[in-house]
Amino acid sequence: MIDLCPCRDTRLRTDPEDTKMTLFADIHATVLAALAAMEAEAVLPAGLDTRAVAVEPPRDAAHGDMATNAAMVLAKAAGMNPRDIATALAVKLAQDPRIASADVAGPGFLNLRLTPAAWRGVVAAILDQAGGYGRSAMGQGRRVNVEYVSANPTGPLHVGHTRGAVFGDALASLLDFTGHDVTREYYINDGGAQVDVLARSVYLRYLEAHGQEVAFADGTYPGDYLIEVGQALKDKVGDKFVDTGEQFWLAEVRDFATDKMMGLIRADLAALGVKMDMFYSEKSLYGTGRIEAALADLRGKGLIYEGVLEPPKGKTPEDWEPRSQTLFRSTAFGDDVDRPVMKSDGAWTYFAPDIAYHYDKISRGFDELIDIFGADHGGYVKRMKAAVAALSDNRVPLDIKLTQLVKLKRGDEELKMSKRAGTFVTLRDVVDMVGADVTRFVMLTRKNDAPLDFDVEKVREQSKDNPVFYVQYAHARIQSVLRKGAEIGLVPGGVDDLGAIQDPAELTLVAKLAHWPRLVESAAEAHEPHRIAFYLYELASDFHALWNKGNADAALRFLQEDDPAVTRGKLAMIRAVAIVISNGLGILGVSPAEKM
RNA sequence: GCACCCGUAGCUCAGCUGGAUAGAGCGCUGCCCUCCGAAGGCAGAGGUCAGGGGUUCGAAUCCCUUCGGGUGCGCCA
Repeated sequence: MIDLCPCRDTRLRTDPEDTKMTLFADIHATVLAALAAMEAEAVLPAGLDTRAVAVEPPRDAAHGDMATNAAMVLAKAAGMNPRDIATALAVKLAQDPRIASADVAGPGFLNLRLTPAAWRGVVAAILDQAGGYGRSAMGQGRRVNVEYVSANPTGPLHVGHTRGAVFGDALASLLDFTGHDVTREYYINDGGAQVDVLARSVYLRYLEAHGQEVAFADGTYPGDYLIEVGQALKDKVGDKFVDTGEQFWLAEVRDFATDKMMGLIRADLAALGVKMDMFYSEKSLYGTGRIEAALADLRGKGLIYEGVLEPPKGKTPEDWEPRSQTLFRSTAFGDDVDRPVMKSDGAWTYFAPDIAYHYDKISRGFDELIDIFGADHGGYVKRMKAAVAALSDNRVPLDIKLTQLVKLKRGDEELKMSKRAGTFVTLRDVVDMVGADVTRFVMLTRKNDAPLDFDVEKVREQSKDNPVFYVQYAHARIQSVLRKGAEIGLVPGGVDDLGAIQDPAELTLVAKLAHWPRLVESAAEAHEPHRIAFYLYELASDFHALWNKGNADAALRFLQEDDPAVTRGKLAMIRAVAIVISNGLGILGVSPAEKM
């Protein structure tokens, strides 16, 4: 049961035309060129390692628009005083028409101020690149597999899965946006005992559908969502399983129920706007020699052996007794103990098919693997990384991101129960309460490894307490102004009109837009999509501040009916803001609002 | 006992992979609409970046250690 989505566009994004220069990258290149020239002129010794040279916005805007640490990182290797290097570099850079001033500061920082014309060039570039602004080729078409959700097919997705789903999906989009060839994948845990439990639970509902009284013992799933599955089973097979033993119905009911549950899960994912490229079945690994093949690979490397594990220190389980098991030597890769791949009764542990699954991913030719797990799988990280390192001979990196718990609240009340699922609040409950857009954005307002409080009251407020609203409101305000401008025949202009952008608040906003491409790259590099959400909030904040200044100073309003040229320039600027918000929300899978 | 994650303003959290005087929101105090939507904005007070060592031009960030919180540790997945 492996299916590929045939509709996906898998072409690589390596067209160099896609790699537009951006302001920070541009200035960075300029700095490197100046350093190379200084080497050629023997101001600096030749052959310096310039990889640590950075061009960044200074933390304090009073220091300038950009700062470079070049002098300080090169000083030691060059055997020179950093301030001397900075001074010489400043002379070179000051010749660049985009650089208004270059000042040495502190221990050897070089602070750069750009000309207003350079900032205006950013606006022109954004309007030109539109949806492509911020898109990067840094991934060079590398094939990345992002595995996420991977919930057991035993019931609907709950809030915890929702966070993993949103995080994984946004990360995948971010990697796609930065030039990676991404596959979104779901691992179906349909090979273990939990699907037998599912089958037995559905069987009870099936008997119920035939009018019998049933009791749900411990270790069965009592959730309401199985009622219709029991009914559907009755519709399909009639009464042929009613008076038969488990050996006659277990396999068929299990397959039937698993299919139904995956249908449910796919629908849940669709409600959230998540679309997987591939669903990979654990069961397909059994009885096909694939687990054996993966373990044979490890055995050939001397990493599989028969042994007896020490009992865990501290609190030994009461029924603990030494048993010989088949073990994987994960300690060779930094794990604390070696891990069993086979239970003492000869059955595979969960780890064994997972090894085979990752072996399969490696053999499909991925250059990089990413797994998104819940925080309760933290103990699993080292052994999985060990297995991938061993299977790929250290060729394929595996990054495992853990998503922390979500505490769902309504004001001070904590929401825990869902009648439908019998246990947790479901993904569907959350999406029904606040909508997919809000759910997605809020799930990304924390780092993945930080716990998240999700207040379903607060996120429906239309105020700045609600970050989703705040960002969408900025976009809607811009669209409103653009519509209003169009009504009176004023539309965003081109590069010739951008002289209207002069006020410090306007230049601050434009500078923020210039940061977008490097923000995207650093977020992708770190596998941290939440940075996009925080950036969008800051951008919205800068925009709202400028908007408000228009209340006090009419010259800062975007529509100047008596001055079409200025209006065209200002409209171009705010359209650029809207483009960046739209691109950012697009990565997060949130739709930008046209009106509110 | 061991491993992993975390500890930043009264509260909830960012901090761009080592940069300059540590930021935002909430809360608190005081302001701003004859308004391109105030569904917003401005200003102020508030910090021993848990404590202690180390690495270097430079540490909230990297290393060691102590304390405190969370998660996990064969025969569940």
